[in-house]
Amino acid sequence: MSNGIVNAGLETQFASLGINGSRSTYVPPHLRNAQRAASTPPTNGPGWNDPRASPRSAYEPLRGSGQSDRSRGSAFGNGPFTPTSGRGDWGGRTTSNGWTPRENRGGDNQHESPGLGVWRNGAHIVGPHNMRLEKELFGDPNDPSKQHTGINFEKYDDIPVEATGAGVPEPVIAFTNPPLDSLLLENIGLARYTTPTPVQKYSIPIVAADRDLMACAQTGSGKTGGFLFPILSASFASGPCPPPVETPQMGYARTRKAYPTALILAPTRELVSQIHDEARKFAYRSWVRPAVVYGGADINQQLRQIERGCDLLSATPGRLVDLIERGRISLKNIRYLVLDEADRMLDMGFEPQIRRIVQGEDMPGVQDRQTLMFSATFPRDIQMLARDFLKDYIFLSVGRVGSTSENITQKVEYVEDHDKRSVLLDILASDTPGGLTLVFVETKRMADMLSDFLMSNRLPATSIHGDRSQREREMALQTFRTGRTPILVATAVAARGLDIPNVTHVVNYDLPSDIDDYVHRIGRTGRAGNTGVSTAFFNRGNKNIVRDLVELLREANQEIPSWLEQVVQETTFGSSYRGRGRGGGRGGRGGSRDFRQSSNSYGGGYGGGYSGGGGRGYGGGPSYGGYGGGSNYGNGNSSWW
DNA sequence: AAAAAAT
Repeated sequence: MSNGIVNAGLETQFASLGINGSRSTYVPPHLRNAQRAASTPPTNGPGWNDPRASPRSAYEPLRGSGQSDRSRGSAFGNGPFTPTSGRGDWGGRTTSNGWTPRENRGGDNQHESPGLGVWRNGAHIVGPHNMRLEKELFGDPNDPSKQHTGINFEKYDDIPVEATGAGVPEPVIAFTNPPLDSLLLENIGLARYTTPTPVQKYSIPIVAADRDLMACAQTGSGKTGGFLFPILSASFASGPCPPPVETPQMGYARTRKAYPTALILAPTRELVSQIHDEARKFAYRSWVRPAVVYGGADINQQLRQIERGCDLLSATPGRLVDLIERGRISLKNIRYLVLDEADRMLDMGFEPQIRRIVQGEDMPGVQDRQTLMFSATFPRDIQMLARDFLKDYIFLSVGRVGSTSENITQKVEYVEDHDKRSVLLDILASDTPGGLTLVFVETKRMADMLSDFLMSNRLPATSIHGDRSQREREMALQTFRTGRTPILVATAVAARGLDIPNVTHVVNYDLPSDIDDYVHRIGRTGRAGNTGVSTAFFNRGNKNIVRDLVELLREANQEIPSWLEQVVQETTFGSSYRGRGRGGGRGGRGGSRDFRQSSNSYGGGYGGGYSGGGGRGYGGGPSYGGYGGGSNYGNGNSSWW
């Protein structure tokens, strides 16, 4: 990491992991690239440790005067403000995009400096290219380690999508100028996205039509682009909102408040950090300043970042509430609200904070904003959230990605707990050299124990989990990614969202109890059109997942061991099975259905109306037909195991 | 039951 070349993507992904190689100052991951970029200019730049340093030297084309940003800034600051000129005049210098005219910080964002645009006089002035930043954001086309987010486009087209609701707009089939802004198209091109994924095909026109959206889709379906593209596109066209008058943003104001226009909430640091990375790409050269806040990182650093621009904010709920309490962020200008991995957030107990953010602060009401919710599942609490946060929304159901992808070979082996270690050793011994193996366990303790065990067997392993220090977490990812420790033992912290190229094998040492977790885990391999292998250790402790697992294997055209089928039989009819029938259980995974469609559910108080999905091939919950057979019932005692 | 998340 000391050379500033390695894996920008990964380190930024892993939010909050401190330590900056040889440098003594802590710089959060998402700022490191900026700092690096800013620090590389040859001679005339300010101190290279100054994150605000900016390669502004030569560039002044649109201004005519060769003045520095400093003088420019003061002239443009509080002085010539003409309120009558409308909101167009606000952009580029108000706190609405975080800029504080008075201070005129390093010149890295307030004007059309390289890589940054402005909004002025009601027009979007696109900033000029900044090759260094461009390379940092989009990577080197020749650098395979940067080849981004594995998307196998052909496979994607097979993913079924269903959109329901009143007046569903026609999906788009390509990235084109209407409806997308041309600058955004350029950035999409730079990111080498060629075809919209199914989610994007639908979400782009839906958001463009000012509609709310409830989407059942998983990480990896392209949903980040699904909300970023239309939101940024509209933002590019419409410009910033002026900050509300009742909180005057006078130049002297002690507390500078940020008024983002778009807010994205996600459950984990990794996720918000990753979303922020994407946002930076697609906001390139525009007036929109993306920002990111999350816990575990230096808040002052984040405050400074917010001051430098905060139009599109990616946040974890806790830290955002903190910043709102400190009066540094106001949600008054929010026009777009995105809840990503909503079910996950509820699982993690974020509901009170989310409700506070959305309903208990100064965010515009449902009618006055556009809200997009993404969730892998659509259980009742999410339906409630949708009812409260969305208006007349369009429901999008996207088939599972991980399972549909046949470039992952999924194996299931019956392994008793006490045999797991030795079986793992066998597997690791036969793994392809050069590939990376990700081993998932359920507990942090197990992660430690297992990695210790592997290391004591002279295997190059490390581990990552929530109890390890930030430094350790970063180191683990770093050495894993670079192949120095090609075996990574991980807990759920690494299950979702992490994009690590070249993971050739995912081992579910401990199977998760939730099939969605399983899907996410195996989705760490087989990316970018590569093939991958996943091996799951299954034993009696995993009965709770067996039904979903078998169904998933079937969907993905995988081989299903006959003993596994047998377990399904026995768990289904055996006494241990906990009554899937009533009310549809937890309501299917993957796609789920628009519960408003079931005649008996909507308006009925959500009382058991939601059907588990009625046997839809891809998304909806499986149809548990044949449940009543009963002939096998009672065989439970003669289990094969 | 565990993990993650504001301090």
